[in-house]
Amino acid sequence: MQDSLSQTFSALADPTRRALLARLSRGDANVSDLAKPFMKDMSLPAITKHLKVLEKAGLVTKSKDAQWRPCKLNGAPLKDAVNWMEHYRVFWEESFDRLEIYLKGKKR
Amino acid sequence: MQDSLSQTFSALADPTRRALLARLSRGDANVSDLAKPFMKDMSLPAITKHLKVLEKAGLVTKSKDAQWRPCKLNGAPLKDAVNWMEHYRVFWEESFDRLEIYLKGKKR
DNA sequence: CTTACATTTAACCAAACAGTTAATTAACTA
DNA sequence: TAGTTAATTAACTGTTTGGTTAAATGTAAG
Repeated sequence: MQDSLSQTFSALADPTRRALLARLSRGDANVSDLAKPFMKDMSLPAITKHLKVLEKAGLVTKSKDAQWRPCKLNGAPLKDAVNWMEHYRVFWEESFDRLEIYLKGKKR
Repeated sequence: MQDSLSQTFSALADPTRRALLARLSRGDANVSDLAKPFMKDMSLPAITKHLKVLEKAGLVTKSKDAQWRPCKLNGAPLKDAVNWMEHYRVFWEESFDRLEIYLKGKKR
């Protein structure tokens, strides 16, 4: 079993799964709706598996409506991931020189 | 070959690699310095491999100083990752009710 | 009760991943 | 030149990942 940050990042490390999240960000959808744009490229069970990864990471929740399984995006795990990354903001946001100054300031 | 966002996320999806980045955020270090805290748990070649993953993702750059390989953190790829996640901020930041309202507003 | 639809599970496979130990390369030092 | 240190490469292994096809499950509709 992985720590939850690792689970979140590895769930995001796949373009199909990111596309599923993007789709869900525009509204809830059941499995076959989610699968539709990918059916040229992969089978339905493949999508089921990707959704399971997203569910285990807590990024998607499924409910029941007759034979359908409406899926919902849950952003909470992304908050932790972004919080982790924010510690590194200085390493991309500041210019090189300002970064140098910042680091030298920290050492004192 | 993967897209760069997938590469970034999968590089981050490992606690050892995140710890290496955390160490580098406190200053440059060569390979054996970086490895030291992990030597109880894994071998030096394992660290070399983790560093290679981070290098391929563009998160770390190595230079040469005699037999040492000083490593430096490069935050740039994190910027793209955070930018991607920012699209989902509304899904963790707003309360459930406000999120509902927001989504209903978008549909019109 | 049978059929159709939505989804999942099972069984399998190839490729990638994360580690190992042993050997190798490269540079400094005595 | 011989020995030491830093790091990488090679070869191997077990596990995980991402996909497949075929079968099974569960629900609704005739």
